Amino acid sequence: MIQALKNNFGHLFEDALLNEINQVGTFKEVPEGFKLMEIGDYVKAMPLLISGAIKILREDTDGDELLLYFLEKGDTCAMTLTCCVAHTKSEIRAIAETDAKLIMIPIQQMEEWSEKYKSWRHFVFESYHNRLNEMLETIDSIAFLKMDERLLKYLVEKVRISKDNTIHSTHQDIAYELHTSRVVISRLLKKLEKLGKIELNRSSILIKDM
Amino acid sequence: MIQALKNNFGHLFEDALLNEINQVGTFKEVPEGFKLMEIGDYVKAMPLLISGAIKILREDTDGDELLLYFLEKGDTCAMTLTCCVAHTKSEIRAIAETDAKLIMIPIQQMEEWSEKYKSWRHFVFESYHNRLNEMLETIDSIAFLKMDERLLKYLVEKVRISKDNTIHSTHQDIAYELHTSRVVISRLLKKLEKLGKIELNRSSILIKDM
DNA sequence: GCGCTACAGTAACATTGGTTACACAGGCAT
DNA sequence: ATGCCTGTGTAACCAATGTTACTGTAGCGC
Repeated sequence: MIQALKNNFGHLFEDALLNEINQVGTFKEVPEGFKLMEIGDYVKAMPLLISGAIKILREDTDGDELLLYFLEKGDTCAMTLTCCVAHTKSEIRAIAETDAKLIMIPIQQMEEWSEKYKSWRHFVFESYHNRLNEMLETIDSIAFLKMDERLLKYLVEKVRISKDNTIHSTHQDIAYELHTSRVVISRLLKKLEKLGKIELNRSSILIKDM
Repeated sequence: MIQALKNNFGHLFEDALLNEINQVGTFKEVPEGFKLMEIGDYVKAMPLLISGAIKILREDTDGDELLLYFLEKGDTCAMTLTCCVAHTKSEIRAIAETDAKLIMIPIQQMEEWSEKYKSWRHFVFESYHNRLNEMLETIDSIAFLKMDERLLKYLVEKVRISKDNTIHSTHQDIAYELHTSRVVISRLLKKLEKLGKIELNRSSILIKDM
């Protein structure tokens, strides 16, 4: 685990802190689709993402879903941070988008490290910063873009994370994450296919040229 | 200024920190409508809000606006925080919603205080927490509510902040902040008036019963 | 008073997106 | 093969929202 830590966080944390993380953290490996956190959960540990991707979702009272953003290698979940500090319930759901490896840090250490390590404080602030910016991006998309543009942006992001040029989702999956209906997504995807940007197959979408 | 500090932040900060804030902070009083920050500005100081309210707005590349949330007494601007730490440009615009009093803290102190004062760290984390939650609220509204519900929510929030039961805005003003058109707002307001919830006058809306 | 401008009301229409309904195909279990 | 379930394509329709255009009116400066 110490090697994974050094590779992914060595440029951020000094050795003393890396060692402390190594002491108290636990390694965790989860498969694609694994639910890491549910809305309403109390949070007892903070994740450092070593590899893979995690999608963060919001749900309203009627059960309607919306994708907020993805976490990637080197990220942590700022929502978790706030929950840890304030001892409040999670406002979001976290699902492994791909197989993922992470290190879970019990929240007890955080206060101490914030005092002791400047690099830890910077990491935490930086995380908040990134997360706020992701949220702004999300707001921009919902507020200012039409559905076809949102879909395009979604596909680009998704294919970037998957790291091959195929997206293995059904139209229904996509509709959930963009909070619209399957028919709408099928309609718009067909339009994109006619434009030559993608190729549609059963349960998968090949991205040709974006 | 020290008295205003004690009244508004005395329950959060110990005396030593209050004194430091008093030393380096500068008092600022701004009228309604005053632009405190523009998109693209570099930020050199962090505001503590003593009285009044500040609205935080987002704008897209076409100049379309959207209200994100309001800051009130005791709040600080988390966006400013992140900009201070990361030395990046502001992503948002900040306008005084009412006459407001604030204390501006130069960013140099922040790093030092984060190390020295646990209460300061807590305040900063708490601010991020609050701002992330406000952003989630905003996302919920845009993504899950119809325009009539968003308008209602907007009116309730606005009247709460104004602290009398009248909103002094034109339909066009409201349309900007909700990112829709004047005609749509007029239409929906008329419907609310017919339901007996509000009373419309030139450039002002009386909230009767929500 | 007159003229000007900002604000509001409303109709008619266009567009986007959501809904319903149904046909058809791929793939799996039997 | 047969049947079944899931996923996709498509048409027809509806509701919500955005757009254009025109009206009337309040308030202000002169």
